[in-house]
Amino acid sequence: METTWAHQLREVGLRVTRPRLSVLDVLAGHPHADADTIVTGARAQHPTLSPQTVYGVLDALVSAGLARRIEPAGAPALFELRVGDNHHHLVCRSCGAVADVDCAVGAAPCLSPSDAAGFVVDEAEVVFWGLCRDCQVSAGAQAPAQSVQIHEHGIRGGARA
Amino acid sequence: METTWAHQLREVGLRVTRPRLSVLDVLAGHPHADADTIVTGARAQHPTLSPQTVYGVLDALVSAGLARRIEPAGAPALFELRVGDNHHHLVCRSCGAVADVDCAVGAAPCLSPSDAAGFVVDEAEVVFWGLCRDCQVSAGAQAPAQSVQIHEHGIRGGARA
DNA sequence: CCTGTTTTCTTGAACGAGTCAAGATAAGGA
DNA sequence: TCCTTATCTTGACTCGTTCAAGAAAACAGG
Repeated sequence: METTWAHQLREVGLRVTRPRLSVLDVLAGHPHADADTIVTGARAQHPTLSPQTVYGVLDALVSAGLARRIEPAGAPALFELRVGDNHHHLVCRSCGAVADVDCAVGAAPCLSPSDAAGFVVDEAEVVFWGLCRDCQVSAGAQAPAQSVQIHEHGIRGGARA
Repeated sequence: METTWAHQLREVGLRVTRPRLSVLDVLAGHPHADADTIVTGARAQHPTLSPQTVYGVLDALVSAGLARRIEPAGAPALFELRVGDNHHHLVCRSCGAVADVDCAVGAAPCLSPSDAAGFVVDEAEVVFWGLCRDCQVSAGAQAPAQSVQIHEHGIRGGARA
């Protein structure tokens, strides 16, 4: 599918280069990859790729609108190719796993604040925090102490249901 | 008001110390302060206070449930004393200003994902992104190019226009 | 197909925010 | 007042990310 990537790059005015194709390829296989995962993955096709180059590529892709950057609190930034459909995310407090959720409300901003305090709002970013299926299992199977800890602090320090 | 702070600290099992009282005091005056602001502010009452101590104090307050940590993408963590009422935030893409929004939906998690993908969700974190009143004014008054840049990319995307 | 211009990549250094660890200090119960 | 333990202090250090300068590669034009 590299032809498609090349097309997409040209459409937004970016040159078609090996690092960019590699990064896009990794991103297609890892829907929510962090920079490090992308570096490692892209090196399969381009062994000399440096982290700085990947950061540059990602910035270019995000600026061009081909990728989106998400930054769950307390974790390194993640990148995804799914853009323009205003979806949201589920994040596991325990392992950091991320899943997409379609926005049930509609186009962005899908929600409106009750009182905008003079702000002009263009996007409502929603992050659902919880435990993924795997971590529910391990929390139940292992020491109860761990599940308590998770509930009390979580990734961000302050899971106040 | 320090009596109240001392009480609250004791109620959650924390010792009453000068650094903690100073930090609480700053937090009361700056509803969304970052660590640096807190260090600077708290030094008015306790000049030798170090950043590490403030981080320690903040961790203790957050763990004890007296404070909450919020981390808007692309900005250092902010701390607030308003806890337990499940409110959300408005963040200005241009200057980073933060305002509180009461949750219109109810107790946490105020929203439910349309498809939880096996996750057990305990909190829906909502961040409304936009422009605060002041930045709307300056964006309108200054070069139109800037307002375009803001709308296209914002704080988080690496404005490369 | 070759050439020139411009983008992009590479390399290496640097930065900010936050964390870790060990010893000194102070809070609060006995 | 004394003792135990929590807390603060000091300093080094990590991680994720950004900055800068020169080398390499893309692609438009001839």
